Amino acid sequence: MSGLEPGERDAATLEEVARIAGVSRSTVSRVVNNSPGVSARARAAVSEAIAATRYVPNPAARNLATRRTDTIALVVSEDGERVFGDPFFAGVLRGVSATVAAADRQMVLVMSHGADRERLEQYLAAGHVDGAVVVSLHGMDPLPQRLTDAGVAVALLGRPLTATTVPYVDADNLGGALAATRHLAATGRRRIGTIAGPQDMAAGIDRLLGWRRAMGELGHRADAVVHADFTVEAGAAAMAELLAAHPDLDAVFAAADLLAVGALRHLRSRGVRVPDDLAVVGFDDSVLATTTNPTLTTVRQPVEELGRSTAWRLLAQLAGERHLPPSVLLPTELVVRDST
Amino acid sequence: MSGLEPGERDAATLEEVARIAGVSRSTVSRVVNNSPGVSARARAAVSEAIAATRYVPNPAARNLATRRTDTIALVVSEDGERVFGDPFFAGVLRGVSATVAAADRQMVLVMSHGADRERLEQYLAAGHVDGAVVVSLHGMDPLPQRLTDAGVAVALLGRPLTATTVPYVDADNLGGALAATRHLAATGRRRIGTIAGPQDMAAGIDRLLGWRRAMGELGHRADAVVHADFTVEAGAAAMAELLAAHPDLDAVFAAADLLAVGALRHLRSRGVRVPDDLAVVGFDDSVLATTTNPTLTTVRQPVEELGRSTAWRLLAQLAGERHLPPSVLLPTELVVRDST
DNA sequence: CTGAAAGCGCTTACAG
DNA sequence: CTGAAAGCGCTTACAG
Repeated sequence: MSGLEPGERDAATLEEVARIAGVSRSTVSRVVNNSPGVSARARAAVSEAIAATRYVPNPAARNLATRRTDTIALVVSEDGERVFGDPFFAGVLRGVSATVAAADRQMVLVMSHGADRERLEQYLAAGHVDGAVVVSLHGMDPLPQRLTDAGVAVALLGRPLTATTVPYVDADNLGGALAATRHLAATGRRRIGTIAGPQDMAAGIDRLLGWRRAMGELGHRADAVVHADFTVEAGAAAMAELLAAHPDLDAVFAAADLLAVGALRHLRSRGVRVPDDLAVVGFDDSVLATTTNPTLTTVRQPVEELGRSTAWRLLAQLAGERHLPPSVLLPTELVVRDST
Repeated sequence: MSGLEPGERDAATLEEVARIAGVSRSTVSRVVNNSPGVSARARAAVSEAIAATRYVPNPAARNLATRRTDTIALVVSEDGERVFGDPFFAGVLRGVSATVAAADRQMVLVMSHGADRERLEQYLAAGHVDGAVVVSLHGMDPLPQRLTDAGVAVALLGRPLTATTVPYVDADNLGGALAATRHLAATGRRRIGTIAGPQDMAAGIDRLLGWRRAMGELGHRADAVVHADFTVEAGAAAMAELLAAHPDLDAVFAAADLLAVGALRHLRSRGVRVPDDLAVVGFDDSVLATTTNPTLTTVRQPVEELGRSTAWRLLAQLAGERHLPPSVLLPTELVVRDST
């Protein structure tokens, strides 16, 4: 208790700095904002006064005058539970926060779990942030359009399912799935199933499409499909189901490493040898892929780079950059390990 | 592109609402803030105008006038990497965000990873938030005091290592460790070691103290100690080290479930049977505890409740509540499963 | 290069 | 119960 009431600050204002430096508020403001056209003499006096008073600009006042907040939201359309369990989000977070920090802006992470959705929208639309990177959109979520309408710049990480002009950055999910499935065929597998991800997200849809397309090219029947959420448990259950329906399977493409881990767990419990009896490919190349036994052949997606690119796209847009591409697709790459 | 420049909003202001409702700005403000003393007639007219214009108050203007932001920061003194890998943070996050939301405030999550420390402090001190819940403080971190000095209300989740008047909420780590060690002795273990956590955090220190005290009570030598960071890998390495130095060990108290999981992994690789040859107790009762084989005897700490209590403490303080306790200790509880 | 002044959109005594 | 007015702390044409 330093004698301040809650919420009270004894912070210096521009006014005081100006008085101490013996200049006008205008001049102090120019120095603070690195505006040109200030004499070295004035600049020095102001700098000294700023240091002496430990002056920090009041963001509310600045925001009110400029209509800018210099903060960017990372909006995750999941609840904390899932966010904190999935290495994918850790990578995205790293990428976005590094880029935002490098641009000298602040990043705030907000999650929208159903009930708070209303509050979240209000918060963003009210003008707390200049822009938002929105990740993990499900289905026909109207959030991006709503934010855009409210004047908040938006860039999506992951292709949206709605037809929209909101820009997005995504990994080449289809190409990755295609490569994974071709690899299985190339290594002699004849009966290839898939554990597909949720079909309310582009990542789930596109990876299934890639598998389907490869199966078509190969002239194989694409009938061994089971859907699952992106969790280990769902992966194990899906593997069980797949095996029951198609006992002749000799390979599985799982649409996420988490799913592959679940599949491996089930296969071990059933005594199915990997890769001898059945080959498994994952998707993500998360840390999980190298800690499983056997290590996991998987499709690497550049998670951190996805975060960086999306944040960069957003910042460029805020900077008024013209002729930006409406969307960007980052390459994926097959990483062969011991499970195939 | 709806015709708005980046950052531009076509949002209605109080002024416009007032004009449409045929009242003064004062009256609109009173309705928006649920102030008493507004006629039903005026209130209705204003409500209608608000709906028609989709009016949302400008937070910067409101903040400037009131000196309140209605937002609370959850500050995690770790980098994203670790935050997203540890179930502890997921629970804390749930607790804090639920409590903050219930109080009709917004929560922002900010992480401080070394380099950005400066920016973080500026951000918080500049007045973006009314208060901060700070978790996972290491060593003699001056952050809490700095924030307090800057007029930001602070409540710590976890006892700080510095002598400070900043309030905190913690779990009874010492009591939990005591109970765990006594339990091992009560089930006939004679040679009990410990994998201690980092000694720059109260959680690490207090759990080691609890083990030591129990060993003293039992008249056992407290010499089988190895320190480790709160990760699975460190736990495995520590178990190896412990076993090499003390081959006669028949029990281990690990200061975190993550450490216990690592220990179990190493023991299995060495062919040591749990609990037959060696008993293991963890700490946390995270989801991990029930998924290991054997399931883990552990000390439950009320993670989500820690988050709720700390946030509640902070909000109470902001509300000007008097005579609040400087610190709160929540009980821990031994949960016996198959590893002992 | 510098300063006086208007303005950003609210809240809140104060007077009625 | 209601409104006119001052004030929160900045920025930014504008005039000099």
